[in-house]
Amino acid sequence: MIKYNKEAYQLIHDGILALSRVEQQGICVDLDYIKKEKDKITEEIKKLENEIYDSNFFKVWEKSSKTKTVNIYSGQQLSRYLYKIKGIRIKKETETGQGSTDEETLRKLNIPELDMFLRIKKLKKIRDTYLKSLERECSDGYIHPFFNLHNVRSFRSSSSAPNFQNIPVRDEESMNIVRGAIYPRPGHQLLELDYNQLEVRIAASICKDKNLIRDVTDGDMHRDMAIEIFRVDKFDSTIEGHSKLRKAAKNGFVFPQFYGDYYKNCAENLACTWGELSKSKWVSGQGIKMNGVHLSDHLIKQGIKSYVSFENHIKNIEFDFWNKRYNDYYRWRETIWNRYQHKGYVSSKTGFVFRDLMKKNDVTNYPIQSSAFHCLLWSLIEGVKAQNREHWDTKIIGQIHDSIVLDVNSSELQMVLNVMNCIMCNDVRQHWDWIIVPLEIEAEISPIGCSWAEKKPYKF
DNA sequence: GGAACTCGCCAC
DNA sequence: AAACGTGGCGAGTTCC
Repeated sequence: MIKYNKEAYQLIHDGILALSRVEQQGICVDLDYIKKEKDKITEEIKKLENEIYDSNFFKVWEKSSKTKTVNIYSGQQLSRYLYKIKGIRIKKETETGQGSTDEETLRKLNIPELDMFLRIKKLKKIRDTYLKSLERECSDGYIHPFFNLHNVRSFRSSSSAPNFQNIPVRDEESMNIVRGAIYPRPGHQLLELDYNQLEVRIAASICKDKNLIRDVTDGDMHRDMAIEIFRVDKFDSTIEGHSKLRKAAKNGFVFPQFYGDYYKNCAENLACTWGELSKSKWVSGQGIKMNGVHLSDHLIKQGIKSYVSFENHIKNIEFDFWNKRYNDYYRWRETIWNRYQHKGYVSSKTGFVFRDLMKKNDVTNYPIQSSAFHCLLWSLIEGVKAQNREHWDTKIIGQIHDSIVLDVNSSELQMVLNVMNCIMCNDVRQHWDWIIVPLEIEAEISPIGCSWAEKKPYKF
C-alpha cells in the first residue's frame, strides 16, 4: 500500500488557503472599455456577415441546404456544403470522420468568403469568450477568477469564472483587445514573474540527464536543435530567419518530443507550419527567408531535396536526440514506465501518487508536469505569506502554471522583485533539494496606470 | 429545456 | 505497440 503523504497534503492545504486569498483580492477590469470594444466588434461582424449573405457563395449554399435556414456558424452545415455540395476534396478529418472546418483547413481553400468567416470567428472569440466573461464575472470593478487544485489529473491547477490562464497573448490583435481591459489598481503596475524553462529544468532534476542538466544550466538546446534540423553551420540570432528557425526547433521539435510526440508529426509541423513549405514537391523560392535565401533552396543545397527526405532526416535526428543527446532522460522514461506497469502507480517528487490507468506518455509526463507546477505553487504560498507578513500594498492576483501575476505598488517594486526572486529561485531549492539545477525568473511589467496590453520585458 | 456530446480555439 | 501533456469555454447539435 502507498503511505499517506503528509507533505503533499500540506502543500494542497496551504495552496488552497493562499489561492483563496489571491481570488479574494481580485483583478481590476475596465467595464466601459469592454462595452465599447464589444460594440466595435459587433459592428464589424455585422458588416462582414452581410457581405457573406450577399455573396454567390452563400446563395448556392442556401439553395443546396437541407435545413430551412443556413447557419454559417454550424460546422456541420459548413462541412456538408464544402465537401458534399461543392465537392472539395477532404484534406483533414475530425475525430468522427467529418471533413474538418478548422482555421488552417479553411485558410488553404483560398475562398474570400471563408476568410471573412474566419475573421468573424476570431472577433466572436474575443467578444464572446473573453470580453463577455470579464463583464459577466465583474463585480464592483474586479474579477475574482478561481484557481482550482482539485480538477487536473496531473495535479496542476485550473482556472475558471473567468479562466485567467488562457488570456490571448500570441495574437497581437486579440492580446491588445482583451488585455486592454485588465488593469492594475490606481498607482500600481501589473507584474508577471515567469519561470524560465521550468518544466525542462524540473525534468532535468528528476531524470538527472547530464546533457539536459548542462543545457538548462549553460546552453541553448533550441539553438542546437535548429542547427541540426535545418543544417545551418553558423547560427546568428540577429538574423531574422535564424530566430525563426530556433522557434521552429523549440515549438516544432523539442517540446513535442518531450511531451512524447514522434518524428512524423514533428517533420510535418517543422516543414509546413514553421518552415512554410509544402508536403508536395519542393521548388526554389519557397519557405521562410534566411538572409535572403529561401528555406527550400537552402535545404535542397544541403541534400534534403524533398519532404520525404526531410522526414527521414528528422527521423535520424529523433534517434540521436533520445539515444545520444538525452539518453539518460530516455532511460528514465523507460524505467518509470516499466515500474508503473509492475506496481500500478508512479509518484511526483512533491509526494503525489498517480494510480489511474495511464498511457505511456501520461506516466512520463505527469510526474514532471506536477512537480514543476508545485514549485510555482510553493513560491506562490511563500509570496502570499510575505505579502501578509510585511503588509505589502502589492497583491498577488493570479497564477498561470509557471508564472505569478502581481498588482504591484510602484514604490514597492524593487523590494517585491527581490523578495520574489529569492523565494522563486533560492528558497524553493532549499525546501526541495531534489531540484539540482539553477532556477531563473523573467519579469514583464506594464507602466503605471496602463493595461496589461502594455506589458514589456523588465530587466532587474 | 437541460445534459452530454462534438468541434474549435485560447493558454501553459 | 504507440504515436503531443494539461485545462476552460462557447456554439451547435442530439438525446431524453
